[in-house]
Amino acid sequence: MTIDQQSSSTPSGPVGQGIKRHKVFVAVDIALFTIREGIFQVLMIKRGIPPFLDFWALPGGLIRMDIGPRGETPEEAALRELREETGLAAGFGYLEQLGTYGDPDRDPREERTISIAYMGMGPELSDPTGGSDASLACFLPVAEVEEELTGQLAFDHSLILKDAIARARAKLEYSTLATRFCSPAFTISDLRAVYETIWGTGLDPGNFQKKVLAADGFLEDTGQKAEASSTGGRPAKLYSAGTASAITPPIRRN
Amino acid sequence: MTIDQQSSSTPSGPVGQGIKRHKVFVAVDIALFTIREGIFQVLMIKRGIPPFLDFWALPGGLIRMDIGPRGETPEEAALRELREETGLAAGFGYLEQLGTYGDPDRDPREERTISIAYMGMGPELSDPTGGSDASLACFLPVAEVEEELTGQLAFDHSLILKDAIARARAKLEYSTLATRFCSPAFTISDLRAVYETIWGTGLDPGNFQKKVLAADGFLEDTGQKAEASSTGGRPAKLYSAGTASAITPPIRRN
DNA sequence: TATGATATAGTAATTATTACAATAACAAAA
DNA sequence: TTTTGTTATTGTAATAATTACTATATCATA
Repeated sequence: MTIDQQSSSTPSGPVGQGIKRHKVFVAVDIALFTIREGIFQVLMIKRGIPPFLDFWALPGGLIRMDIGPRGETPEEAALRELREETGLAAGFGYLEQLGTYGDPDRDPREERTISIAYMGMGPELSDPTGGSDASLACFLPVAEVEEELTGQLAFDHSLILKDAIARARAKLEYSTLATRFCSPAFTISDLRAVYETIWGTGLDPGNFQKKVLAADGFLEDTGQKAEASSTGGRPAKLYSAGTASAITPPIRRN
Repeated sequence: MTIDQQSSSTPSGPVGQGIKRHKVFVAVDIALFTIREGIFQVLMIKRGIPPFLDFWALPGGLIRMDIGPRGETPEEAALRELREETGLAAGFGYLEQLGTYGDPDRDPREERTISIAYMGMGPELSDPTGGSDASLACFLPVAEVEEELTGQLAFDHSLILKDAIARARAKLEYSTLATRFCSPAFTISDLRAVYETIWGTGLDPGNFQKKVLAADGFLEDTGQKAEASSTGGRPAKLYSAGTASAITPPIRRN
């Protein structure tokens, strides 16, 4: 039997065959990516409470059951935790479920906790502020976290972040998500810079231009032009994100 | 804010800011696919207990906390439930996490339950047997479940199954998982039949042959030949699954 | 007006894909 | 034994996609 990654719900109830089944805590964690100063960055917090006090961690927290008649959804919890721990408002970009991490030993505390992880993307956002269980919240370069903090993050967040980075890089190939890193109006060079920054590779400007323009529904011409940069050069046309979510053929990594 | 699908874990503990956080039940559900009699089929059970008594459902159940020092992992729970409810032994093929379904209203009972869903694939397996909470377990044609049982499944299993089918079809394109539906030694025609059955399309035999042989690590030549069929025709060479998990370039759907 | 810079369009060589034809290797019927 | 039917496998030419460049456009600034 090959198992890839880690687990859906046909509960038979708390009692089945006379076996007592226990509940567990359910948390959400979010790997929120952005590009700041031309660098691929991820939102991290410094934990203000034990366990892992003063460790870097992904923002997140437990799902609340006292909101609404039956508690909040995991997505609602993810957005709420982002707001509480980092001061980021909703409407920042994009969020998708990455997977659930359920190793019994992922949390050192007595009570078992599983975590539903999310991967998010947004344009350059306002500076986050610490709060609630986080003493500090800020964007850190992904490369820095990968290199200097490998295995140094709280819980299994090194694993979650590794998966989130892989997902983000892979999704750029066949989805239009790269536009989520851009402002409402952007140039094709801006978009190319997103790919180059996140993939860490160079792309041919001419070929990139033709590919994204050929992908139906990827870009919408605004009819406007970017103001010419002080460094010279022909001003680029401004585009906005189209309605398509997938692009065929994909933009391939080398 | 765009949210795609539904949430990972930095719990701040049961008590944070004076807010009481509750636990929930965590279940696993498995969509296990196979090909039987040339038809794409999925393992289903008929529920033997309420809620949704006598409804068709995906096999699954609650994660147990009384196995091992800290309870079982979600993957272990998925394999155990398959065994308990359908009599299928481990080692049948492949299992990967699909996603977690956490809508507060997905289970009508008082206590809230989230479900970690798995997608599995296996070769033609021994007939499943009902057991534990399932009065009946059997493989049903995917097309039949999609057409006749849409929205008729227990819990949110119609949604989970829809996602699982989409995942299985998509994975054939860029992974070597199609070999999981085959016996240890198989012909290229056998493999092509897997693609044609699951995608519901016809593929050119010659071009398919060249593509899979060009994909490094997809197929391993056994040096043997299949016995000639009674219908005549040149006997095909027998291959076994290679070590690669991804194939480039992908086998594309039309 | 000349120069440098970036955007955008074009083009030829290469590579991949497709549609289809040709050949190979067998069983079974004639 | 030869012919016919069937499936496997290889080959091939037309088409399409990709790549690596080259050329031109349009701006700022010297």
